[in-house]
Amino acid sequence: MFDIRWIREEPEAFDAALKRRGLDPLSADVLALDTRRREAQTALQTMQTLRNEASKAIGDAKRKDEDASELMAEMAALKDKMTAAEEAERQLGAELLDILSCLPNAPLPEVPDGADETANVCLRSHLEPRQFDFASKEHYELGEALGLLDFEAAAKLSGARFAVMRGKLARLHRALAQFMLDLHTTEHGYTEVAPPFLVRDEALYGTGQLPKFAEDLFRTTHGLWLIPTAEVPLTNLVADEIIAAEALPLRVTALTPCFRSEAGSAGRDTRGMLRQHQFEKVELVSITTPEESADELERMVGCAENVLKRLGLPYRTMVLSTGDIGFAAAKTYDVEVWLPGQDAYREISSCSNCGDFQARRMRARYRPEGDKSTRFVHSLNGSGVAVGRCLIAVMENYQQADGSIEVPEALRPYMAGLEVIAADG
RNA sequence: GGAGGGGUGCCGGAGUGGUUGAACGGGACGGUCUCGAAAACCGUUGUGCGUGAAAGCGUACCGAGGGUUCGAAUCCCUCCCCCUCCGCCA
Repeated sequence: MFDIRWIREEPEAFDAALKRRGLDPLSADVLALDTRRREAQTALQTMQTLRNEASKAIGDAKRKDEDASELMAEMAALKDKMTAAEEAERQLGAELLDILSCLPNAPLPEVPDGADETANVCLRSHLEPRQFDFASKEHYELGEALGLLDFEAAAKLSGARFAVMRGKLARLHRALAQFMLDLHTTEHGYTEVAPPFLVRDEALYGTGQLPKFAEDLFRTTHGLWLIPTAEVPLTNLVADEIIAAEALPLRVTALTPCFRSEAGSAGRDTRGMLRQHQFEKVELVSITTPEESADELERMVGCAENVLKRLGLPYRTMVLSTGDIGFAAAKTYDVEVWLPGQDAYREISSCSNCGDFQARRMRARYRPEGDKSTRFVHSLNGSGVAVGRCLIAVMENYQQADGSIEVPEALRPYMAGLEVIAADG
């Protein structure tokens, strides 16, 4: 969320940030509303001062057994005006918050401008896509032929956009998740967290999914929401906290299921398990000082890339353009893995620096050393990486002519030494 | 689900409806003392918003939201959370 004081000081910069996001200028409207709100607040506070002083005087008078009825009557008369002033102040404040909480974060200066993903810029790539001397297949063809991937069973249970994995494939999926978690906790310095998968409105507001993107989420009959990513519980761990500077950076990771309604993606990626209502993901979250967040983003995307390096998967790393970055992000790197079956790179990780955008929404602050005041932290999140999509990548990149799948070296310790997944399951 | 008990500052813990942003204790920080340390003593120790160049001033906040009152941490209502016991349960 934008800082209203910053908008007051630099309305042109605010409008310029909106413009990069493809939005019309709003500073004039916002500042007019802000002025009215502050006037309402001042008016209210003036009355409160008056009331407090009068109440004190009444207390004094009563203690001395003097008559205070005149003053009391005066204050009683003030009451309606105060109620109205309170209501006006509250109303204007809510209006302003409604506007601000629906505006996306400002992109960092180095983020390339562009209308959509075609303006994303490739930073680097790793490994040449493997050349097959046979016709390579897509993951669902491989999985179904092996009898280990079952979309019909999933449809019976849950409908479209779900999958059932069996046998060695289910184990490979589990192995991938364990491997990633071990890598991040033992080599990358992240602390493992097992968070709740159901969260309150406030948590989703904090990370920016609410109020604007409710339709992308699943909500329970009890009013809790299924998390669309572990970014939500992990980042909100610092909500309403004031953290000591020495404790930063905070690095946490979690393996969780993620639930997404995929409301706006009808017809896209309908085959296979690339886009599901439920998938597992290992998430990375860092909480840093404003000075450190830029470096932390580089470090984080490095951690995500490292997963793919260890697995021997070809990928490329992209800087997203202003037209493609998410609501809360100031800058985002996508890591795209090569999928031979699709003959394309597909997103497998997305790492974002959210600056103080989320911190401001969730009041997450830290106290700089030797400083009495507080500052908002910076928050970053990234997939490290999406487990389901990574399984697809392993299947397609490690497929063999007979339809079997070689187990990448790094995963064999998690598979009891198994080297190949073949038709016998 | 049933029955009780609670939610106050960094922590513990007070608080007859009136100068309580909050006693007291602990912790932390600064200082005195000391060759140094401990002890002792003195002092400091919340967050947001508004206003101001700043110092400051004002205002709100004692789980959340309403209400009563000239005035609410204190009274009333609703909700949330935590704890104990019983039931159920992985």
